[in-house]
Parts: sequence; structure tokens; C-alpha cells
Amino acid sequence: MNASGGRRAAGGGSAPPAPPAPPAPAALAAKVRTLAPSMTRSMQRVAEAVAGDPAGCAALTVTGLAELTGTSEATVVRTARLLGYPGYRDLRLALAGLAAQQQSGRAPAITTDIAVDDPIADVVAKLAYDEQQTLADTAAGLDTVQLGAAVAALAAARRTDVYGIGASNLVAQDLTQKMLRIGLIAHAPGDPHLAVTNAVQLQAGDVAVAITHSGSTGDVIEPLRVAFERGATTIAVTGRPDSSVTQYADHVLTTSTARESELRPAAMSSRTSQLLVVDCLFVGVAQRIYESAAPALAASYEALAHRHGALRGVAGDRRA
Amino acid sequence: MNASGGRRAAGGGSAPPAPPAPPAPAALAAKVRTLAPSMTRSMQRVAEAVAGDPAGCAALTVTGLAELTGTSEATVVRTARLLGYPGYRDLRLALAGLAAQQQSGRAPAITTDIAVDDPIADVVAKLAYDEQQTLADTAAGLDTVQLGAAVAALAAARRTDVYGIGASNLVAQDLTQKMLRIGLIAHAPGDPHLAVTNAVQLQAGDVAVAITHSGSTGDVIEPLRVAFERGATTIAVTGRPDSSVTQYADHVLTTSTARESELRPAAMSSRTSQLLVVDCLFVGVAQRIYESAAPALAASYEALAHRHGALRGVAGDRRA
DNA sequence: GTCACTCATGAAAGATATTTTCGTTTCGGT
DNA sequence: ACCGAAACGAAAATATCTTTCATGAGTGAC
Repeated sequence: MNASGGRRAAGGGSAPPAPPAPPAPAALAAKVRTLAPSMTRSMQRVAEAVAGDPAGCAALTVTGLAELTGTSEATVVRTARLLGYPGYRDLRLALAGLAAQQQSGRAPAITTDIAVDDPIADVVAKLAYDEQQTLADTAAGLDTVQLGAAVAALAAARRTDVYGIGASNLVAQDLTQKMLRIGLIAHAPGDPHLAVTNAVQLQAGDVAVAITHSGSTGDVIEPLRVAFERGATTIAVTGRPDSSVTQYADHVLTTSTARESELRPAAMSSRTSQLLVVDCLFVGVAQRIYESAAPALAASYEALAHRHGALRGVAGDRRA
Repeated sequence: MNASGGRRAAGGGSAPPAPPAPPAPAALAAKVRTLAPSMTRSMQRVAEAVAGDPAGCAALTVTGLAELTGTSEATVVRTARLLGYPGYRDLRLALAGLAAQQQSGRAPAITTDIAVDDPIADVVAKLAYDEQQTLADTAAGLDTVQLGAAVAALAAARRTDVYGIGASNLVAQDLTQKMLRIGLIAHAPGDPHLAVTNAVQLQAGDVAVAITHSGSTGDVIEPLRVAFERGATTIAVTGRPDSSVTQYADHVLTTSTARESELRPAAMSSRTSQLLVVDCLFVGVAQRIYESAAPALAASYEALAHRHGALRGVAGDRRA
């Protein structure tokens, strides 16, 4: 599946089909949302039923669930596989666990969407709840193995490029800023042409990170492809683990895909999700190179202190 | 943890004590103890294994559990029956649920700070937890009156400037991008000098937003001051409602201040908090000018669609 | 428009797992 | 030592899950 002939003997290995996928306990709803777009109609029906009523589905046999969703046993099993389980039996087990959890966890909350006439207080509550949900989903769905590998690559990189366009570019810049703070060299070109120009300069040992929710943003895929072919280690942060961008990614980090609506563009929760991933990368890297990161962090901290209250020292300026 | 406090007038039916025969969800261990005396030796071994390691047993088949306990399948089934389940299959399901429950109950242990030697999985959990906490705090602490006023000002503004430096600049850009998407004119100058230059152009009816966690970042205060003096409506998004920046702010929106540490710079949670505020502003504004925002949103969505997969339509790209 | 092709889909065969049956073993009582 | 009842497990019977395979719908090429 990898273009450009199988390079890269060891390391990341095949990620997209998720063979080392750790069965998700609570991350199921998130996983369903993430994978739904890549599902066929029948599978979506099954996934929907499963996500909608875990408890009820856990009580059903393959045949029962197939009948309920108007599909066949084969489809049910296929769906279970896609969700990362060896078979329906294991999905069912996870389902039972999930049901028990949400029974005790008292989960049901503000599920309703934001309406045009919602009072401002409701908007705040709903947005906060949604973003919290997104964080939980993302954390639950993150493949720590891939994350670990990505961290290792970043920590050892000579230089790192982070590609992102639009809202994702802000996330890319966020990562870049953080890395610079711990003494690592990183760039987040905002211009697609610049990105490609940058990518050409990469070589083995360097790292390229692509951040795209859809996974099919050409302007982001292109530089990643170039970096990939140049021999750099490539990382994709995307909400679609089966999208084009993963072709050129050694490591794929999946962000969660929350439902969106007119007043709540997808960009909102995908951004939250991406930022969490980026934070994880950063903290992971900081841990790895702690010896050199700590002084660098302190230094940049110190340097910034002078900018605070420097122009006008009006109110009390404090420093704990 | 269980709702043993007898409320529930009708409907629910008595489940917790399970006197008749409804399979016990979490009360399994207790049931094992109660029923143990009436069990035969082999059955006791099975029951013991089950009560001792629900998670482990849930992963086993009848045969597996029989082998583990040195008994036969028949005995396992008999034990399951004695415990109140129709058969082993259902016991197993309950076991999975129990395992999930006690696993999630173990969660709130992540209150501790991130350590240098934390495994990557812990880092993910802790970061997610912290950011969730930050969101909750921010939502709780937001003054909806101030927020409403800010929204009104933004919705009516001829143009809006958003000032932010460093990490806060990313938040500023985020707000700017969103506003542009619904047809409002906004800028987020990254350069302090540019910011001031911009601010000078503002007049009554325009809006200036300053985003600064510390509230004492001179480079951000300065343009806000200029805008303020020019007669523009000014909004401050800060974690310090008593800091210098609020001097020149008509409306102050307070972000939450979470504890930070070496591996978790303040920038991380303040960013999360700021983004939530910014999202609230955006949604609030979008509601207010819905008539014109909706088409604009649709238009920008449409325009972007072409950029996805445009350069290389490699993998299957689908759209339901 | 037609053709070839791919892919989703379900029916049914095949493989496992669970439940039942039934004969053997164990143990207590006399 | 002998009898009877209960416990127990081996294996048959059944249910459940998984795989295979043929079919048809949709899609792109010509």
C-alpha cells in the first residue's frame, strides 16, 4: 500500500489497517465516529446501532444484531473487525463493558445541538461539554504505540517540519512554538509552496508532521509526500486514519471526529482534538530530552518575563 | 456507589439486591461469597477465579476457564447458573461489564502531576484530564453578561482587531479565521508594531480584542490602549481580571488559570481556556447575525471543498 | 450508451464455543 | 464391604460465530 516501494525496514511498520489495535473499551463511540466515513452503508447501520445502544446490542447474538440492522452476519463481523476487534464476540464483550460503564458513569447529558436561539449561557455549557467530550474521545482513541514512536522520532530529529493549512496551521504553529521552546528546531510553513520547498530539504533523521482533519487536503499531503520520499520520518495527525495522507505517514495519530453542525463547524472540535495530540507529542518529547529541555524551557521563560509589563508597569506584576 | 437508597417509586423495578434472578451487575463478588457454602468444591474453584479476576476470566472461553480451574465445561456452566445467569455466555458478559466498571473506577488517580518518567499512556490521560478540568473551570467562571455584551459588540462591529502574542496569537488567529468565515472583517496582527498601526485605524463601533493570559503583556496592552482611546469597544480575554490590560477593556472575559509545572507550561491550559472563550464568542456572534452568517459559512465551506483531494486524488474519497 | 471492473453484500458452508446428556467416580451412611 | 446420592467430566448436541463464495449494484473507461 505504501507508495515508493517498501522502504523503511524497521520502525513504524504498517499502521493504517491497525493490526496492533488495542481493543477499545470506552473509546468505542469515538471510534465509531472516526471510522464511520470509511464504512459502507450496511456497516454504518451496524455501527450506529452499536454506538446508540451498547447495552441492547450486547444482549444480541450476531444473528440478532444482523436482523435488527437489516443486514447479514457477515456484515456485523466485518464491522466488528473494522472497529478493531478480532470478531463479534470481542466487540460484544467490549459493548457489555461500555454499557456497565455508562450505567454507573451517569453519562447522559446535554446531547442536544446548539440552536440559533439558545441563550448565551447554554452556548457556553454546550461548547464546554462538547470539547470535553472531544478530549475524552481523543485520549481514549489515541494509539499510544504510534504516539510513542512519533515522540521518539521527534526527540531525535535534526529538524522538524509541521504542515497544516487553515485552522490546522494554527495547531502546527502551536507545536512549532513549543518545540522551539525546548531547543528543538521546528518550522510550520503556512504557505503550501513554502511547505514543499521546506520538505525538499529534509533527509533521513528529520521529521515531517502533517496535520489535517480530513486527511485529504492536497496542500498538506504534498509536502508530506515529498518529505516521505526524501527519507524523513513522517507523522500524520488526522481524523481519518484511512485517508490519503496516511499513505505517506510512518506513524498515524488519530484525532476524534465529533458531530458537527451549522453553528459548530467541524474545525472546532477537530482543533481541540489536534491540540491534545500535539500537547501529548510535546510533553512526550520534553520527557525524552529532559536534560536539555529543562534549561531551554527555563531560558525562554526568563526571556519572556521581560516582555511582561515592560511597556507599562501599571498594575502589580507578579511572579510566583 | 450503587443506588441502594430506595428512591424510585415505580418503573425501575428492584434491581440492586437481585432477589429474584436478575443477573447481578456489580454485586457479583458479594453473590459469590453468599453462595459459596452451597457450592461444591469444583464450583467454588470456578467462582473464586471469577470473583478474583473478572477481567481475566472475561477473556476466557468455557473451555479455557475450565482448564484454568482444573474442572470441566459442565461445571463452569453449572456455576454460572448458580450465580443466576442463564449460562456461561451471560456470566461472561457481566464479567466484562464488571471489569470495565472497576477499571473506570480506578481513573481518578490521575490527579498527580506529570512526571519525567511517566509512561506515555499516563501523559495522555493526565493531559486530557487537565484540559477537561480547564474547560469546566472556564465555563463555570465565564461571566455571561460580559460575554453577551462582547458578542453584541462584535456582531455589530464594522471591523475587529484581535491582539495576541506568542501562543495567544494563535488563539487570536483562530478567532479571526472564524469571523472571516461568517463574513465579518477581522485581523490578528502578529507583529506588535503592526498591531498598534492597526489600532490607530479603529473608531467608535469597531472592536478590539486583547488576548493575554498574564494580562500584563505590554505588546498586547499597547494596541488595546490605542484602540480604547480611539473610541473602539475593547474586550480583554485574560486569566487575570485584575491586571493592567483590564484598564482599557470595556468587557473582561476571564479565562481559567490552572496549575502549571515544568512539563506542563501555563500556555497549555490557558490556550485551552482561551479557545473556549473564543468559541463562545464566535458561536454567539454567529447566532446574532445568523441570517448573513449561514450563507457565508456555506460559501466558505463550498470553496474549501475543492481543495480537498484536489492535488492528488489518491485513495478513495467518499462523501455520503 | 455499453462494457469491464470493483466492491459491497448476504447465503450458506465451515469452525468454535456453549450447553446438554449421560456414564463414571466419589463419598457418606449403614 | 455394600448402597445410594450427588459431583463430576467426556463427549454428543446445539447454538453461535467466522469464512467463503457467488451475486448484483455502482463506477469509471471507452
